[in-house]
Amino acid sequence: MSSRGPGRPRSEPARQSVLAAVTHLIGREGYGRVTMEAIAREAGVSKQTVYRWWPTKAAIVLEALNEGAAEIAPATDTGSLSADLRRFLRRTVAGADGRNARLLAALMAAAQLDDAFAESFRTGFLARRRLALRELLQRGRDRGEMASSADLDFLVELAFAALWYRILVRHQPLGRHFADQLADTVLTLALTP
Amino acid sequence: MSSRGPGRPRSEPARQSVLAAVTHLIGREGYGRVTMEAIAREAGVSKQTVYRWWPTKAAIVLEALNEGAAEIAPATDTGSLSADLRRFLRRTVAGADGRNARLLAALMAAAQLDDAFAESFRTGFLARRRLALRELLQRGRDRGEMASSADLDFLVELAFAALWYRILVRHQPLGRHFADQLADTVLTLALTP
Amino acid sequence: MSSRGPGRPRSEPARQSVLAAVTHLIGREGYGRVTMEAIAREAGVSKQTVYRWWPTKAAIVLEALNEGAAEIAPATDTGSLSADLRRFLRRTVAGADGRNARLLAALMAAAQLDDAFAESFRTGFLARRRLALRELLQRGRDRGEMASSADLDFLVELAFAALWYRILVRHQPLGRHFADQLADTVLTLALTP
Amino acid sequence: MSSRGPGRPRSEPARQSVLAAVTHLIGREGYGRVTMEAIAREAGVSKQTVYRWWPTKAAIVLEALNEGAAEIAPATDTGSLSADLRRFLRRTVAGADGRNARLLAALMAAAQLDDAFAESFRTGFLARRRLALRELLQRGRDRGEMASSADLDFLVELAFAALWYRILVRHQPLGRHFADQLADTVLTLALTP
DNA sequence: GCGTAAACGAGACGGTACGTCGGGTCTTTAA
DNA sequence: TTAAAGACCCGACGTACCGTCTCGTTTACGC
Repeated sequence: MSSRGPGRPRSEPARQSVLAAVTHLIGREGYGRVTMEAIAREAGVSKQTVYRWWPTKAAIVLEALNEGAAEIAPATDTGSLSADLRRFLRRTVAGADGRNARLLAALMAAAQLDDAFAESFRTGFLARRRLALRELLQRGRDRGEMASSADLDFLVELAFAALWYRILVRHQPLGRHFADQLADTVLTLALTP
Repeated sequence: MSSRGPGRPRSEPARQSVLAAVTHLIGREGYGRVTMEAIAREAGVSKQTVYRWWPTKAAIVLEALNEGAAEIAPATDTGSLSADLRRFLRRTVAGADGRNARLLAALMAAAQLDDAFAESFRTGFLARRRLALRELLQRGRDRGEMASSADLDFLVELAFAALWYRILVRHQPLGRHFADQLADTVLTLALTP
Repeated sequence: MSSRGPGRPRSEPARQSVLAAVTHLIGREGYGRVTMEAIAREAGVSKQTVYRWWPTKAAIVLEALNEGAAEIAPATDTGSLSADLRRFLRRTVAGADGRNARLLAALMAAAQLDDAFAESFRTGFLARRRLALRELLQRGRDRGEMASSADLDFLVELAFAALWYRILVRHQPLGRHFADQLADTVLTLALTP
Repeated sequence: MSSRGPGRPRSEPARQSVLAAVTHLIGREGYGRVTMEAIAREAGVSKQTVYRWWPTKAAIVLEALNEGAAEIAPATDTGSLSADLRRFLRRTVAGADGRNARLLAALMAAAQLDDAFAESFRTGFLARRRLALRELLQRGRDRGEMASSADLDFLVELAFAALWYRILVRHQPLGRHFADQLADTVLTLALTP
C-alpha cells in the first residue's frame, strides 16, 4: 500500500536535521549570513542532499516554518465577531513572535531578492493567511455585526500590514496588548459606515 | 571655505554614475542579483572607488533614494487635519511608487540581512518619516480636531505599515485611491474615542 | 557441476553490455572523460552492478581488451628467426591499431595514475608480452642465428618501446611497414657482435 | 621599457609556490591524486589565482618541468658523432630521472586523457626534443660518419621510445649504463647500410 | 611651476560560497 | 543472490564576488 517503488527511500532524519539546522543557524547568525554550505555542515548532511530536495535557502525556511506547526490560526467560531477577532489576532501575533519572527522576516526579505520565491510566498503563504481572516470577518458581516459598507479586504490588509511592520521594523514588541489594540481597531473600522 | 586640502578632489561624475548604475541595475535585475562588481562595471568606475565612498550596497541605494529627491513630504500646514493628512499621504504614496518601490523594498530586505544597516535604516529613515506624520497629527490634536484619547504613535504606525505592506507584497497598486482610503481610516480612528 | 549455489546468477548480457559500453564511450569521448556513471547509463545497468564486478574503470578496459580477442600473438615457430620476428611483430602491431590503440593508451595512462593498477598492468600485461618475444628470440639464438653476445632483454624492450611510443604519441602510423622496419632493426642488432 | 601597464602586477612568489607545490605534491601523492584544490592550498594561494594562469593541472606540470631548468640538452658539437651522441643521451637520461620521471610520466598520461593538451605536448615538447637529436645526427651524417641510407627519423624515434618506455614502465633503471647502451645501439644502426 | 597628496582606472590577490558532478556505498523492491 | 533504482555522504570541480592590495596615472592645492 505504502509501496513507493524501487530505490532507496528518502531519509526522514536527514530532512528533519536540515530543517532544525536552518532554524538554529538563522537564530544564531541571521538569515543573510547563513549559507547552504553551513546548513549542510550543521545538519551533518551532504550539500547534494540539500539541493536534491530544496531549490533555495528560502524554500527550506518556508518548510521549517510550516513544520514547526503554527499552522494558520484556525478561526474557531465563537458566535461573536469581537471574540473571534481577538482570538485570531492573539494567536497570529503569538505565532509571529520570538524565534518565528526571525524566520518570517527572512522570508519577506528573500521574497524581495528572488522573484520566483516571491510568487510562491505571496500566493502560498500570505494570501492564505489573509483569506482566513477575511472569512472570519465575512461571518461577522453575515451575522449583521458590521456596517454593510465595510471594505473587508482593506481591513484584512490593515491587520496583517500592522503585524508585518512590527516583525520587520522591530521598534515595538509583538504581544497580547498589540493584538488586542489591532482587534479593537479593526472592529471600530468595521462598525463605522 | 571650500578649501579641501591637497590631493585630487572627489569625482562628482563618478559619484553620480554609481548612483545611476545602482538604480538602473536594481530595476533590471532586482536588488539581490546586483553585485558591487556589476555596479562598478556599469558605472565605468573602479571597484576601489565604490568601496572608498560607500561601505555596502545598501548604503548606495539609500543615497540614490535621497538623491532622487523625494525627500520626506513636507507637512505643509493647511490649517485642517483632514487636508494635511490627505496631502501628506498622497505625496508619500506617490514617492513610494514605480522605480522607488523597488529601491524601498530592497532597503527593507537589506535591513533584515544586515544588523548594522538595520539600525541606521530604522533610526535614520523610518523613524524620521514616522516623526513627520506624528507632528502633523499632533497639530491636529492641538487644534482640537481629534479625540484626546487617540494613540498618535499607533495611528502613525498603522499608516506606514499599510504603505510598506503594499510596497513589499505588491498585491495591490499604490495610488491616489489607496492614499485617500488610508487618510480616511486614520481620521476615523482619530475621531473615535 | 555447473551448480553455483542458490540465488540469481550473474547476468551475462549485463557483463557484455558494460564491456561494449566502455569500448564505445572511450572511442567517442576519450578515456579521461568516461565515468563509471556514464558506463552504467550507456550499458543500461545499475552502478552497483558495475562496481560488483569491476573495481575500477581500468579493470573494465583491461577485460574489454582481452575480450576483443587479440590475445598475445602466438609465436608460431617457422624455423627462421627472421620469419618468426616478422610474423610476430606484424601481428602485434596490427593488434595495437585502430580501436585498440585508444584502449591501450588509456591503460598506460591509468597505470601512471593508479599505483595498484600499474603493478598488475606491468606484470600481468606488459611482462607477458615481453616474455613471448623473448622466447622467440631465444629460439633463434639456440639455433645460432644470432651473435651470442646479444642482449635479448634489451632487444625485446626496444621493440615494445618503439611500438608504445607510436601508440602514445601518434605522430606516425602503426602499420605493416613499421612492423617490418622494427623486425629489420632487431635482426640487425641481434647479428652485430 | 619594462612598463606593464596599469593594474597590480602578477605575483612572482605566487607563481613559484604553485610550481613548487605541484612538484612536491606529485612526488608525495602521484599525479592522479593531486587536485587543483590541493595545489592551491599547499601553495598558500587562492584557487582563482591558479586558474587565472593555468588552464589545467597538466599545464602547471609542464611549466614546472621547464622551470626546473633541465632544458633540452644542448647538443654541443664535439666534432665526433659518437661523442656527441653519448653526451646528449647521458644528459637527456639524467634529466628524466628521479623527481622528473614522475612529472614526465604524468604529462604523458595527461596527454592521453586530454586532447587539447596532447596537441601542445606533442608539438611543443616531444617534437622539439626529437628535433634536437635529429640535428645532432644530421651533423654526423654531413661529416660522413654514417651510412648515407640511414633513416634519421626512425633512429631518433627509437632512442626516445626506449627512454619513454623506461619512464612509463619503470621495470629497469634510468642511468648512465642505459644511456650508453642506447648510444651504442643508435651508432650501430647508423653505420649499418 | 613644482612638489605633495589624494583620487582614479585597472586588475591581481587570498578568500568563501556557489551549484554541479562523479565517486563509492547503502537500502529498498523485483526477479 | 543478483539486478535496477535511486538516495546517501563525500570531495573536487570551475566560477562568481567579496573586500583588499598594488600598480601607473591624473588632478587639484600650497609653497
